Amino acid sequence: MNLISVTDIKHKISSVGLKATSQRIAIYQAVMKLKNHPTVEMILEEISPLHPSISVGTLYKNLETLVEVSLLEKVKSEEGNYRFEANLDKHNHIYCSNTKEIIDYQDDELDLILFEYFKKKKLKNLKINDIRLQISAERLNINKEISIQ
Amino acid sequence: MNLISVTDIKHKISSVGLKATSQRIAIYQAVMKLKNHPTVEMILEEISPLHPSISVGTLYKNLETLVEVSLLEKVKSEEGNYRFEANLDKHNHIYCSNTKEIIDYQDDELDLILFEYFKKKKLKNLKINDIRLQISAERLNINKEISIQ
DNA sequence: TTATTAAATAGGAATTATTATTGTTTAATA
DNA sequence: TATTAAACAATAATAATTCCTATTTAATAA
Repeated sequence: MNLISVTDIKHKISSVGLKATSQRIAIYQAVMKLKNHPTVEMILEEISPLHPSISVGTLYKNLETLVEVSLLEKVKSEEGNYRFEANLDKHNHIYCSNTKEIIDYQDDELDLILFEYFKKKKLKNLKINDIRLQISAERLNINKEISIQ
Repeated sequence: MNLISVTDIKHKISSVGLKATSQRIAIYQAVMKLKNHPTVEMILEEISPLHPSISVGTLYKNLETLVEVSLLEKVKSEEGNYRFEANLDKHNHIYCSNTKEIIDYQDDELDLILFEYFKKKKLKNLKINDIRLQISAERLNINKEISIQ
């Protein structure tokens, strides 16, 4: 996900009817900037140098609010805590079992295959909103980039 | 997932080098029986009538142990707590946003499509172990069965 | 069947993660 | 500039999980 400017963030926040406070901007920036779908603790660490008085309660509340208005999303994980992301583009997640990372994987061709596959399916009592992959994997070398081409 | 007998459960547990204690059997049975990928609290409620003295700490420890020896699996969720399942067959999860259910969806044809798709991909620095769908959906009627045909 | 022993367990303290509460502060608007 | 509903701080309360230590027990050998 590409980082966006403070002005754009302000606009995103205002346009959903929220006040574009400095904390909300900082939270959104932190989630964008942190690479590994951060936990609350990670976000707090990232923010507290510039906002040392930020309250944990307010951080939780702001994260919840930003998720409710669909500016952020919660990421599914088996860890037993919350994780967040700012990338709202459709993408899949690679869960690295050895490094505990959650890595984005975007693949338009695959998205199309899945879309066409489920278009032919008869759904009973169910409305599908989104289909993504959960890819379980191991990172082979901690220092090298991962790719799927 | 089909329920299996106490004898079979004992055998599963013993064969991975663990003692097949009555608690471990009860835990495994509870996870099999409970339909919605239960939390620790749900498992505790299911077990405590027959094992009223079971300690929460031991329950957590046993669940962790059973996951480590791959008799149970943790289920990915955005809820911020652990969820478990006993179904080790390859399957996908439907996450119902309105009812908060996590429903199994098995589709061999789709598994094959995905397998073939990723066989052609060049992986760099990554070993894929498993690929599943994360289907976000809404249950349309709370009283009717869900199906994808 | 008995003795042994490492593993399992209870019980609850400790820690971590999250939510609730209440008074204070502030961004946006008129 | 004044107003006000929303945002915030601070922390208590609650919920979820892990840690610790003494006790119990399943499995095994004899």
